[in-house]
Amino acid sequence: MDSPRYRFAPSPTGFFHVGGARTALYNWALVQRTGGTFVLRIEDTDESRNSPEWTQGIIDALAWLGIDSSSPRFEGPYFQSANAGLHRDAAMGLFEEGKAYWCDLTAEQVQARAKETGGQGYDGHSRDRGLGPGPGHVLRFRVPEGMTVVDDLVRGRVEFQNDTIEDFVLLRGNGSPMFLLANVVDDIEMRITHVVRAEEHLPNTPKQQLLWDALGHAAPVWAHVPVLVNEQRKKLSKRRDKVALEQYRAEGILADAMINYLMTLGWAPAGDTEIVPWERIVGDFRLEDVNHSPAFFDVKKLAAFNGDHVRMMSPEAFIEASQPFLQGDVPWAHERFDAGTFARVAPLIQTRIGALSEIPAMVDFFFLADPPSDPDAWTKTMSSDFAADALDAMSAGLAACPWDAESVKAVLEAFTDARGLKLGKTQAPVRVAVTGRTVGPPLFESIQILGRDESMRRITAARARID
RNA sequence: GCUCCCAUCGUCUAGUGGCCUAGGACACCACCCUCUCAAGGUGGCGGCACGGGUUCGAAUCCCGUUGGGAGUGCCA
Repeated sequence: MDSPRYRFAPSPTGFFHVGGARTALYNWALVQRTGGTFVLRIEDTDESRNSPEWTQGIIDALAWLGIDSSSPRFEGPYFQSANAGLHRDAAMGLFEEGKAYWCDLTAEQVQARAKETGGQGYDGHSRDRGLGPGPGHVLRFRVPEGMTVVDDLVRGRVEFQNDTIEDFVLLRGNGSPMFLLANVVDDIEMRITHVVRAEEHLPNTPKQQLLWDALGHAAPVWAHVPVLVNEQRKKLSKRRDKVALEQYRAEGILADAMINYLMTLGWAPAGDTEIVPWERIVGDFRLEDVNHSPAFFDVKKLAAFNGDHVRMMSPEAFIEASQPFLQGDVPWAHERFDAGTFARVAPLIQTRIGALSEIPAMVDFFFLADPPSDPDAWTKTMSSDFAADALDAMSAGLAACPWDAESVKAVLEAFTDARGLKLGKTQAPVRVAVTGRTVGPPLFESIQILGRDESMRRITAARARID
């Protein structure tokens, strides 16, 4: 028995859709499990959607998801447009066998006829007119009588009465092949055994199966997985919804988190936790277990998954993953950045991060010449009756204490106790003086890392502003 | 309109006739921990769309209703 051949056949539309990502992942998981092959085919039949950089974008996105185009399990990319000759040959073969026929009606005429008769779609007008090819003539498939049964791995048995399927177009008036034809011919040509794709293709499937039959081949195993929807329960759309994989990547969503989350949409790993490594997914994933109903793509839950994966990283891995967010568009002057400082802070912020893009705002005060200014934070913390005294106490204490977080803390504690206050209160003005913000990494560790001179300078400067 | 698909907490799901007083996760709330914010811990809120069958027994099987969704192109 030959090893299974799965395929992923996106049309290049400029960015990579999260729904496509999930479909690709499903295919990839199956390929890994069964020792099969992942075939990438770019469906560029429509000439308007054809651009080399988009193809590269797809390959990059797949690579990010762990679908490595240099893997021996990976085949492609193939381009549908390159097979146009094959598609036409297949169509002509069908015509010669009487399984397809030419029709001279334009799309408008088809519509007009349907309206007239109260019917819908194409009515088979040219079925027996014996037309030959000609300018503007389209080749239509002669849908046979009877019933078409689609055996679907996730849906089960789905029946279609053939008389509800119109004689669809194979070749356009200009001779170019239509998607349905191209798709089937390519799948046959590439010896595809499993077609795993989104549910929106299910209504097309009987037509494709009919084509497989007519072309003399046994249909592949079908599997239609539910679509991803937005909060309104509508199919995710690039117009309204945030669907570009690249965008999530740019915001600091980890690939592992995205992969893990996407896999739990329509499916769940066994056990009490959904946070699982890819190896577990490969071992457990089965199409038969995939849910039948659409799943809401919940960005909040994605963020939660991301937080979990961020926390699972080793400190080294976290520092490594942070790099892109410390270099590009950052609030500080690049030459002020210090990798050693960041390495010391990293563990302190790792539990405080949702997406990696939140990192700069959490560490900026280390690399800015002066702490960021936030009027609200300032008035809120500096207007208390103990703020000035707290800063004075810190100035005095920090000048002489041993330089470690515990000692720094002891200085503030001494002041706090003497005033009968709480550390939670008194730390606020100090925090704003040093970091510019009311929230952030642990204060005393931050002061230790910032250094005695700079910390005291900031505290003194803040104290001066109060009067 | 027509064809097809679907229906368990707000959301993602577990559940394949008795183990279900329906389990977990996200979100939300409370408490604990605590130098802020997180993280972590503990607890709470909350669901089998409805109506009929079948069965000793239905979230699980069947039928209907209702409600969602997808498709309906000389797009892919």
